[in-house]
Amino acid sequence: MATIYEVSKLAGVSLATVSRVINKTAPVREATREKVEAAMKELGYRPNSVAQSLASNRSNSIGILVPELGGPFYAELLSRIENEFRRVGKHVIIAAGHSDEELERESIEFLRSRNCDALILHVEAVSDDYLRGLADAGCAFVLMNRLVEQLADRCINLDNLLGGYLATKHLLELGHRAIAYVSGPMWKRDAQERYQGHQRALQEFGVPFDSNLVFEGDYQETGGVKALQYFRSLDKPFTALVCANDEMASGAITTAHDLGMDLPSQLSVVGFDNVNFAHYTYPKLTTIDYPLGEIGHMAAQWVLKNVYQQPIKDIRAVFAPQLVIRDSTYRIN
Amino acid sequence: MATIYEVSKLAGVSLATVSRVINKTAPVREATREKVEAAMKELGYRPNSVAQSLASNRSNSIGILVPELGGPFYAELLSRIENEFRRVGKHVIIAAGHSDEELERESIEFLRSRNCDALILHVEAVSDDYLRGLADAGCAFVLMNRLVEQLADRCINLDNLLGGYLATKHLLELGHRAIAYVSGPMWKRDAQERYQGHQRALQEFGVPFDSNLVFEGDYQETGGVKALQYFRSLDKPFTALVCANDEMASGAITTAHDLGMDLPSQLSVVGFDNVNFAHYTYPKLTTIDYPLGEIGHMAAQWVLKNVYQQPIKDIRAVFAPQLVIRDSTYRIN
DNA sequence: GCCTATGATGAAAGCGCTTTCATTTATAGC
DNA sequence: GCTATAAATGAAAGCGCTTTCATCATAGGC
Repeated sequence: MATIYEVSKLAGVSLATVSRVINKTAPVREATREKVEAAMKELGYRPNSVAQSLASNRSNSIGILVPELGGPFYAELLSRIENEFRRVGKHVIIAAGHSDEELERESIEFLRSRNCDALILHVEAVSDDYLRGLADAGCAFVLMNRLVEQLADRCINLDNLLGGYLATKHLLELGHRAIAYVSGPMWKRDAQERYQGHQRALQEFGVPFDSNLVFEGDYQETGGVKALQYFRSLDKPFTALVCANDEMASGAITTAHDLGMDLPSQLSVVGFDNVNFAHYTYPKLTTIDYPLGEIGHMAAQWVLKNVYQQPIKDIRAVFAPQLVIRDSTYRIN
Repeated sequence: MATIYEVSKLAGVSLATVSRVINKTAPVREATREKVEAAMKELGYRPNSVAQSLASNRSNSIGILVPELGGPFYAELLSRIENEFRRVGKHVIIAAGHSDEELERESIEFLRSRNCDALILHVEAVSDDYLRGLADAGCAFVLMNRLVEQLADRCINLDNLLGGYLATKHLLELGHRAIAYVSGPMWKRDAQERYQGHQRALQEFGVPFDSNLVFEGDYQETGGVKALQYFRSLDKPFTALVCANDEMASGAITTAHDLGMDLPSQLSVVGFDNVNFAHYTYPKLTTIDYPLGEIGHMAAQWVLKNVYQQPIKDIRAVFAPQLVIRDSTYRIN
């Protein structure tokens, strides 16, 4: 691989000039630039990005930390972010935190040791204090799906409460009154918020809240399975089920089929997230769309603006989820 | 951030010695090592990976190129590979080629310009010649799901023909004789091979091949939709459908429902790949498992062995797919 | 035509580390 | 106790680039 030195020699100019035509960091006379470009082409020269990083103290890499790589949930997010940065010649380094405090910490350290210019974090287990400490240490990062006091200017959020509200409200409007709820793990903020939204909708419609009709799930398919089994064992009639995510909704639907229930006539189900398999279920799942793509996009914009000083207009901090009506909900009277 | 120089000063040793304790690249006296380690801890020192890369001509990063980031298909693969490398302190840079020749090329160049130590490629559009040229240029890479002559020692493959064979054989054993086939785009090697497997199974069971019962799909959901519509328009009875991937199978199943068919009693469907949503369909999809995780694992091993000189025993070049029987196939008489 | 403001260019000092080579120190053999 | 050998350590030269600072050329203003 040719080096910048060889290019400068062939073009008959100094290193500095070559660097300038590469980076457009200072004006270079037309004729000179052409000579340099010709030399680069002739040698098949490509700048060594590692050397560039060392000299400029910029790695042009952005670290991304998500809970899981494996699931269907984050693929779109990553895809969107990768695209965004790729277009401007930067690349992403991806790590998975598995919702584990130790692992999330370790991953952040790993990403930092890789000299990432910025981090985009979707963390759940790590404490607010830790994040504030990170910010104080001068680490440039933006948070997705989390709101931390004093760090609000670097949080890109979904209005989970609104989402929970919309899900339950939809069922209420279809005439349902006995609505069971499967929450996520309650130590997760989004699980709490979605649950609050559910309660608010009930309250608004004057439906008394029945704590028996709530089950704390695990955001996994099995959570939905167990929830439905539990509710059925209760011997308490219910006509609808809202699940705090699509995985659990899918588990519930499968179980309902296994129990010989007819969907959606005997049970309406609403999910949350609108993951890619939501329309593979039968009946197709009515759910709350989580605009992950847009959130990823906005996180990328944040980095472009705050770290790479690109002229980005406004950063939107809170996104509103939307109800997506498919076939799993049914009007009763 | 402290530098190695400050550590060496605090510990009262030379840079070289500090470097040695960091990299364990030469023996250091116990007492010296402790002094250095204490100094590192005191300063909160972490080596600058960019400087390490520049000096050692190793970036400790591996480039991965897959067709899509967004779909469900590659998530597991990436997850597995990331894990593998993470454990040994290396990281992955991920890019998407979108099955487009230009884009695949460009992505490879991008990854190369990032000084990746090795590339793991899942490419479809780029030519064999291009890949041979890449190898000649000294680029270290391993290919997944592709077999290129003269590059066989760096190919990790799935026996697609066997997979296609198993899918159709399963239906034949259930008594089906009129079996329709939805292929992938025929310019893709794996699509051809799967199709060949289908034909071989028919032949083995003495079932005459009917070219009307073949439809070239696009590996997308809509391919399955169109295929089923086409076959129904044919006015030719068929009791089973094998789809060259799960997306198309899902499309076909949905369409079958829409047409009021009862599954699996009126139509058996087999997919291919066993992607994560395969058991969300209704009925749950019988399919051919593509051991993507293992293939990713093996690709990582290849890199560890051939690029990082780690003592890996044997690299397996060809993986065998397996039939996963669920509920979408039905025995007839 | 002379001076100054500006535009182009070059020289050279790093960026933080690895690695070779030379040197010093410890170990062992007699 | 002295040399031969091996084990530890240090000095210093890069790795390929960016960036400051100084220098030189050009062009206008009077």
